[in-house]
Amino acid sequence: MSTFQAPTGTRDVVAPESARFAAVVGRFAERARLAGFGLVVSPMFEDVAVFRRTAGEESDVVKDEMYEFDDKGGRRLALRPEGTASVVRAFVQHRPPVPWKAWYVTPAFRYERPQAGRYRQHHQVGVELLGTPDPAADVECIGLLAGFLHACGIHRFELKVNSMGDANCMPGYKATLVDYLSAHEGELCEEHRARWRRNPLRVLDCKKPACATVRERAPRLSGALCDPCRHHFDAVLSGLDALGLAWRQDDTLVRGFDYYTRTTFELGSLALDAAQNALGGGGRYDGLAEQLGGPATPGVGFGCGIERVLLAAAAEGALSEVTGRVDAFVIDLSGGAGALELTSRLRAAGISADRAFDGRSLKAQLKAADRSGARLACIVGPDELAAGTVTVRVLTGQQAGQQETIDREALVGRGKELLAVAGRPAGGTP
RNA sequence: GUGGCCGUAGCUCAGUUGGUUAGAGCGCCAGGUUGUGGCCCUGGAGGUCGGGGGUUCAAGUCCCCUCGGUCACCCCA
Repeated sequence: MSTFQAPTGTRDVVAPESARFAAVVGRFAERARLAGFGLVVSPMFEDVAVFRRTAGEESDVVKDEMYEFDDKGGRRLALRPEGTASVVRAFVQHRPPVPWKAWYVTPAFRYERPQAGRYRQHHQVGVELLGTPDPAADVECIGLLAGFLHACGIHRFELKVNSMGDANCMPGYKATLVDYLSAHEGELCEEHRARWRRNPLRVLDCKKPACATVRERAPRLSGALCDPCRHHFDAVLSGLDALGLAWRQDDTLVRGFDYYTRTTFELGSLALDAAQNALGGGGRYDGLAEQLGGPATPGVGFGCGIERVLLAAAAEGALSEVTGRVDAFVIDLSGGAGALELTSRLRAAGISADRAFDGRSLKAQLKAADRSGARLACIVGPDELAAGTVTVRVLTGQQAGQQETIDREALVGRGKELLAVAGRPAGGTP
């Protein structure tokens, strides 16, 4: 047990897992770029009001999960618990032309008890699309999320969608729901008997048997949508159909933040046994920019948890080919000059290469080469140094153990040939 | 915030009703092979037994507290 450890609920992501972590981010970045989203990097902490105003005072995240602190200037700040609020704040501050399409990768902080797939610092990738109420924007976001998961080798997931209505129809539904709940107050679970007045929608989400029974007979959100919301939702659903994405409407999908209007969605893994199986989720937040002091601007987006994606990928046996191994390992018995030259030469040609340090024995260096997972060992001893050659030894696959001594100038060309035989092109897997 | 289980080497773990210098496997280092990895053999390094307090002639072992891990509730990514 070391003296210092990562704080409770946090962890170090190190190789080889970090190679998969990087691959997940890379694949998301690629999908986002292909869809015309630009990267936004915003601070990891904000005036605490940014989160209070948007997530809602009553949300669990704001109530008791935020990392809040005062800086030396007396400002009340909070580490971001999620990505959307900061990005929308950035939008309001800079007022870029709309539609504004931004993607991000960021840590997110919530003070919770850690458990499988849940950390106090986790990481999310996500997008926000601001400036259009078009249901096609909702579909684009959902499609991007699903496509990204497929790109990570994750196929066993379920897409849940719902519509929360808007400022026109939601208040009416809430009133109906409140009437209904007040008539059945005694049947609610202990927690919601005390809390339902402050956040009636939450009852729909409660998993306790008592609330479930009440919920069964509660007035349906889907039946209360106004015509524009109904049409918007229908357009989203038919867009998903057009993309070939299977979906399931879930009236209880209310989600944890207060800012959602109309569309909400969540993608849950079917391969994870753990209780934490939500991979990503989001929705539309047409009033959010205005709440942050900007012009009324519709928007839609999602966040997706990288740790959860890694868990789901592992459960489906995906991303196992991403190892971070190098292509070649240079072994030097000539005093160091050979390794210096050859690693540079290989790397410049796009062949990843590692080497040993400390002038160890040939046996030790070959062992290190073996452990590195490199397919090729490039050996430079006194003989090769004098002759201007290099001995290339194949370490893996059917040709393991074969070696040839070639001219040093031919190393890059021959190396690429040998690597291609293994079906592993130089440079490794992104 | 609530509850269950668990903390012994880098990792996975053993350690008897409390009893001498705390062990194994894997991993690591070196040698067996003065230029050849994986398999094998030999040797070596590596431990405040999570931390603190208590009981006892004696604590890895029993008690209390604490920290950490893990799983679940809650909530979410």
